[in-house]
Amino acid sequence: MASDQTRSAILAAAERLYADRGFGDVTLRDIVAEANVNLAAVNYHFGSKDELIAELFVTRSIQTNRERLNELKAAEERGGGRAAIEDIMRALVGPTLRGCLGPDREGSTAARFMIRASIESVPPIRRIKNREVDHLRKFAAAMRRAMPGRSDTELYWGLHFALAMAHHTIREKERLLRLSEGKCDLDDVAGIIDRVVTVTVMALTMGEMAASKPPARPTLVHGRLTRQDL
Amino acid sequence: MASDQTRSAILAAAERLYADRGFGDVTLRDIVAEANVNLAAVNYHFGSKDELIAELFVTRSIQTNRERLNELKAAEERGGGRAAIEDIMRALVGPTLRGCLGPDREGSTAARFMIRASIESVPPIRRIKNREVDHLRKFAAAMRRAMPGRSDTELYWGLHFALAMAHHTIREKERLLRLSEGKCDLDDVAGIIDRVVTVTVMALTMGEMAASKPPARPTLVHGRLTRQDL
DNA sequence: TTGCTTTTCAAACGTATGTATGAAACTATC
DNA sequence: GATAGTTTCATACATACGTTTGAAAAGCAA
Repeated sequence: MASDQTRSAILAAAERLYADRGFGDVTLRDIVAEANVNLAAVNYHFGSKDELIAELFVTRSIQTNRERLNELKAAEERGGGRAAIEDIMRALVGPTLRGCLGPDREGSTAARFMIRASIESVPPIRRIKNREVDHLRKFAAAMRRAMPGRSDTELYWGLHFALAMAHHTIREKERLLRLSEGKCDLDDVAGIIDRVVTVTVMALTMGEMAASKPPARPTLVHGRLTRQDL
Repeated sequence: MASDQTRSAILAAAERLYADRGFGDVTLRDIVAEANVNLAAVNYHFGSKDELIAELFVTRSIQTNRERLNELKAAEERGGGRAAIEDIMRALVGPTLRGCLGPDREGSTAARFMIRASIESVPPIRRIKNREVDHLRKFAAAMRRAMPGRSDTELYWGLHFALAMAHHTIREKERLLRLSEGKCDLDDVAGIIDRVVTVTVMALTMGEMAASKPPARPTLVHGRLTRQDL
């Protein structure tokens, strides 16, 4: 059918333009011009502008989530049902970082689009992101199996910090590059993944380490952090 | 002069509305209605809508940066010119986290405004954020003095990860709360600061470990697209 | 072909928005 | 209290935007 061609052309053009110029600067007229289709085609095929954006983001999110779960499953099979915590965290942050960072990814429209989505956070995308919690619960469950001793609170903070480091690196890679005057190599994706995973695993195993050697200012009691006055 | 009253009323109303409803949903007409001033007053006093937003953000940013530097200076004086790395990181993330988190801050318009600015990232604000690098360099310098053995690369990654955890916690506090089903106490600001500082110092202390020896091998798994996720 | 559905198209619609205008009201200095 | 400068106000402007419309074209089954 020719209708699929139009649909695909709109999707491709929209993703390219949004990736290059951001959501705020791209209008439907820009998109249909790039796709060489009629203006009304967007509303005919997608219903509205927001639904077009949502479809773009959902498609890419599903791909990432799929990769994450595949890596997690592979790690669990390797470990006979219980994956090592390092591999779990690697499965969590690896696909996103590999997808959005690295020198070969400069030309990838999908990657640049996802970076934009991470930075600008437009309403239709925010709505979809809110559903991501269910997906993350699978990783929380895997972490619980890998570290039975840790409390849920600690696991969630670890998961949260892992995503924080990964996403913030993607969001602010330009700034980090400028701040470090190029010393932080953002093309070394594997190194960055190792870095994030190592820090996260350390944070997760922190309780035990602190029991033997508590740090100076923030003190750990019963595996929990307690406040220290300024 | 009465003109200062109008100016202040606009600023207050704008900050309140932006904090509550976000930049995308608030028009100049909403603001002047809230402030009980004429529509033209915004352009008369600020030049344009973007300059109004910029002034709001600059004001709040300066406050945060001043608090950071004050804490840093206090820590350096305590240590006789060289602050402990824990205190440096605490000075970096403390003011932001205290400003944007905590139960008593629910009513703080300024805090909610800064959270919005962190999430939505509108053009005039992005422009200002790019200048933040100079401010961060002062913290990089303090870190270098506190940890002479560490390479600049490691220091920048530590600084970057500290900001990542702090900002991501502010940005995604709703999601973390939902994911952890309330187990992560986001009202315990001091505890969160301790957590971020501890993890960051650990990351900085481990240093060469992460750079030289990765903990596990990366496994590439490619996924196919289905609707079952998300 | 005929008749029906799906898709494309040019044009228009409605409106929300930031900004500009010019006169009126106000303020301060002499 | 007259004059010059500042601030306020109602109103208009321009126009960019997503969406809708209704007809034409294309596809398709009989």
